[in-house]
Amino acid sequence: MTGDGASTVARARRGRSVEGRAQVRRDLVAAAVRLFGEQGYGDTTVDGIAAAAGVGRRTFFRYFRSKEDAISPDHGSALTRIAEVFDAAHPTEPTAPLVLRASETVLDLYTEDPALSVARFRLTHDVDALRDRESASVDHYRRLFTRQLRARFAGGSDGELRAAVTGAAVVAAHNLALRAWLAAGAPADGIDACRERFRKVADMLPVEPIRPAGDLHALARRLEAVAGRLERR
Amino acid sequence: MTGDGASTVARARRGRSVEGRAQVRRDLVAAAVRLFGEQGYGDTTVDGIAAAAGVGRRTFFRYFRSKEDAISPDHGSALTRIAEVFDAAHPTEPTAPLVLRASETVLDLYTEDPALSVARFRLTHDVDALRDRESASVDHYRRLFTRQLRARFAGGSDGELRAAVTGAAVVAAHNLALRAWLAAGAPADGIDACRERFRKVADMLPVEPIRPAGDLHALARRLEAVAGRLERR
DNA sequence: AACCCTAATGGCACTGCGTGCCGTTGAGCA
DNA sequence: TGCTCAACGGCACGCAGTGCCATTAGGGTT
Repeated sequence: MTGDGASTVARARRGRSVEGRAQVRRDLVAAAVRLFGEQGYGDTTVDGIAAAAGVGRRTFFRYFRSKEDAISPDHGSALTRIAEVFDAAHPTEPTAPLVLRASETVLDLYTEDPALSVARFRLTHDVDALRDRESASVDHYRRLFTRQLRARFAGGSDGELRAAVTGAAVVAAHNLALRAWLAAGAPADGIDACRERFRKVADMLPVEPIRPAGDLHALARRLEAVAGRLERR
Repeated sequence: MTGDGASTVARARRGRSVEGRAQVRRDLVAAAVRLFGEQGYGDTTVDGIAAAAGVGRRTFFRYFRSKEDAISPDHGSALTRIAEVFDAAHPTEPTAPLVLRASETVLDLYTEDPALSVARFRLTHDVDALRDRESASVDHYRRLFTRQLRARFAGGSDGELRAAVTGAAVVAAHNLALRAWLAAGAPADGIDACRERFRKVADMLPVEPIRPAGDLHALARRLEAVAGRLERR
């Protein structure tokens, strides 16, 4: 009595149906989110998720590589899309708007299903294993951004360092905005605010072509001193 | 015939011996590093590690929470020490040298046993599971730094954002220096170079107390414009 | 010296994740 | 109607991690 009705449904969508696969996937995600919320992550088994979705345990692992994957966004395809954004850009295009476009690709991933994103956010906030997994995913984004920036900063002084710092900073800032939006329940009228913050971060990127000095803060301090002398006149 | 001689040794160091515990721990780490290198991470079992160390499987899990932990540095105590550095600092102490001191605490963790650190670095570079775990650990540092910076930036404009960006940037920069040192085989004469890079990053931190504007890049651009006008006179 | 107390250990059994294998089933096609 | 192939379910296996408990050895006590 694991789910006669459900398994009948499952049987009805056999074959090479793309919609069938997508539907099974959605069912599994829905079941996972519901059970994680009801019984906690640790006390929910893959067997339980599969049964709740009216699917065999083995089938679960044909859709998700692990139990944690069942509630993770599809970072894999997001990374691919971001890489395409970078690769499609003209080498001379300014970095700031390019980074902005790449970032909004990530935002799209979450706006597709805000309610699901919020549920995931709550879970990744509470469960250690999921938080660590999220950290790993974020780091993949950081590496991708850093790699792209490194190519663009190459040749300038401290190119490696600037790429590492800028990539990490951009990803961290975007996560801050994204998490604030999700913590607020992902309101529809908050998307623009989130996008606005993204833009703000992009605006903070050092303008290129890179100035000879390279050290922006040193430049700022030098100019600040000049301004101070000016004011005192 | 799992290890008669070794188990005799193990038996000889029973009781409440602190040195005994430390020795068992070192043996387990050594066995893990060796086996991971010889047979790969995936093909090495906890049973194998325990047997190689002349210890029961159950004992392994009394020293390490998981298989991955066997080759992870003790990030837990490092985080504690860093938090102590921050907490012990006077509130008015400039942030840059404080961050530098906190960073060097991390460096100490790796300089204690350079050879082991290099072996770990190679493994975390190759094995996906270990790399993800490393990402999670690094993120713990990032969160700690960000939390401390947030307290110091509180009140200023965009304090949250500046803390998030600065924390992520500092950690990323330090990791870049640290990984470069480890990739070179952790030469003794490279420690100072690594420490020098740490200092360079600390110097790049915005000076405090925080200026009213808060947005450093905007400030830099504004001052740059002023400087441009000055030059044209 | 006999004794107890406690820390450390090792074995055992159990749950659950993840995987390989294989027989079955149903949709699409000739 | 029969063939093909993708998806599915079940089964068994290895292994990680945990709870439980008996055993052992060292330190302190009387």
